Amino acid sequence: MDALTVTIGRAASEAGVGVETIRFYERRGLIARPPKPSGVGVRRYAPETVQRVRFIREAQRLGFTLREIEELLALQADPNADAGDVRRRALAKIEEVNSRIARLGEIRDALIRLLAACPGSGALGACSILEAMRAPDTKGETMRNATFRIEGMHCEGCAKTIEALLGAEPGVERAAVSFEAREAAVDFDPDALDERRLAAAIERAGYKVLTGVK
Amino acid sequence: MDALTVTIGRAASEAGVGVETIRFYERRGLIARPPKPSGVGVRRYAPETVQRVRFIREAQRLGFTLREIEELLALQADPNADAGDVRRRALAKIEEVNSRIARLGEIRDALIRLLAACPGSGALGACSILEAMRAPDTKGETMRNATFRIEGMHCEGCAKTIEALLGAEPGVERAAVSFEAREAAVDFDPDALDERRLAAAIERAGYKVLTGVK
DNA sequence: CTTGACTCCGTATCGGAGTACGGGGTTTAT
DNA sequence: ATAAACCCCGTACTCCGATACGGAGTCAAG
Repeated sequence: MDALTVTIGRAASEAGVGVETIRFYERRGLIARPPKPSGVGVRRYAPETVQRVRFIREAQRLGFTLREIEELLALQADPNADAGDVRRRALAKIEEVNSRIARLGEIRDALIRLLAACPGSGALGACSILEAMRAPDTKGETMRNATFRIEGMHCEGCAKTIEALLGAEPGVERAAVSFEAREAAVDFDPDALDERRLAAAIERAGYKVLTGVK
Repeated sequence: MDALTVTIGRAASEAGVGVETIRFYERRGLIARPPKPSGVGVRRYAPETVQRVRFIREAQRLGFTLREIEELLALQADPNADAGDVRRRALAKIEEVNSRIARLGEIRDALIRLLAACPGSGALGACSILEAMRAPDTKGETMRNATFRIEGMHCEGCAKTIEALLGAEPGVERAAVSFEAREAAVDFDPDALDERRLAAAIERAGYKVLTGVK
C-alpha cells in the first residue's frame, strides 16, 4: 500500500471530479485502470493519474472535447510530436470558438431586433415576436428550392439544355445545372409544380434523375 | 382527399425538414398527428401543421430549445396569455445567449493568451500550452475546498463555534460556517488533513455531518 | 395491373459527457 | 467485532434533437 497511491474516491476528490467520472474516463481509455493487487481488493491510483485527470478537466475548460483531449494526450506520449502540433490545435479551437460566438451573436442580434419591435404587452395576436416566427425571414418566401442529381450528361451543352428546359417549365424561377457536379438547382413556386414534375421534365430529355437526393 | 391537405413527405419538404422530423415532433407533442381517414391508409396534414413546423424551426434558429418552443406554442393557444410573456422569454433568451457568448469569450481569450506565449515549434516538453493544462490556473493551487452539510446547529453562535474549531485544525486555511444554510465551507491543505478529519472535528463538537454532500 | 415511390409505426441508434443503481466485497475507525 | 463508509463492476439512464431501420401497407403513374 504505497503511501503515494490513492483510492478512487481520494483520486476523484483530489482531481475535483466524481468517482463515476474517473471510471468513465477509464472506460473511454483516457486514463489507465490500475491493476488490483493480487487480483482482488481495491485499486490504487498513482499521482500521475490524478494529474492526468486534472489535465483533462483543464483542457475541457479550454473548450476541447474529450475526443480532442484524447489526441492531445496521445501527442504527449508521441516522441515525434512537435509543439507546433499543439499550437495548430489551439488555433483551430480558437477558430471554432470564434465561429460559435459569431453564430450566437447573430441569434442575439435577431432577438434584439425582435424585442425592439415588440410593443411589450397586449393581446398575443399583435405580438410581433411570434409573428416573426410565424413568417420566417421575409425573403424568398414562396419559392422552394430543390436539388437533383443527374446522370447521363456528356458535356456542358447537356447541362445548358436541361437548364433551358427547366426554365421553360411554368413556375420555375431560376434553374442552374452544373455538368461538373452532375447537379441541378431549381427555385420554383411550390403551388405551380413540384419536384416530381421537375424530375420528370429532366427525364423526358433523356437523362436520369437519382432519387432521394437532399 | 382535400386538396389543401398534404402527405407527410410533402409537408416535410414544404417545411424544409425530413419526414422523420415531422414524426419526431408528433411524438414530442409539438404538432398534432392527423387521424387516418377511416382507420387505415395515409394521413393528411393541414397547412396549419406545416406552418407550425416552420414556426418551430424559426424559433430554433433563434436559439430556443424544443421544450421552450413547446411553451411558446402553449402560450399561443392560451387566451389569457399576454405579449409580455413572450417578450420576457425573448429577453431571458438574450440573457442566456449573452452568458454563453461571455463564456466562449473567456475560453477564446485564454486560448489566445496560451497561443501568444507559445514558441510555436520544438520539443513537446517545452510546449507552454500543454504546460498550462498540466498546472491548472496557478492560484489556490495546493488548497482543497470542501463543503459539509451540518445538522444540530441552534444559532449563529453554534456556527461561530464550529468555524473557530475548524480554523484551529492544522492545515485549514479558511473556514466559513453558515447557520442559515447549515453548511460549512473549508479551504485546507490536502497534504495536512482530509475531509474525514474535518468532519470528525465537527462531530466531536456535538454536531452531525451529513455524508455524501457535494 | 404492375412497379416504384411513399407511408406507417415501433424501436434502436447517434454523439457528448457523464450520472445513477444495485448487489456484492473491502477497509477503517471505534 | 461490528458498523459505516468506501470500492467493484456491469448495465441502464439522462438530456437534446434528431436519424435510421425494417417489414408491412398504400397510392399513383404509366
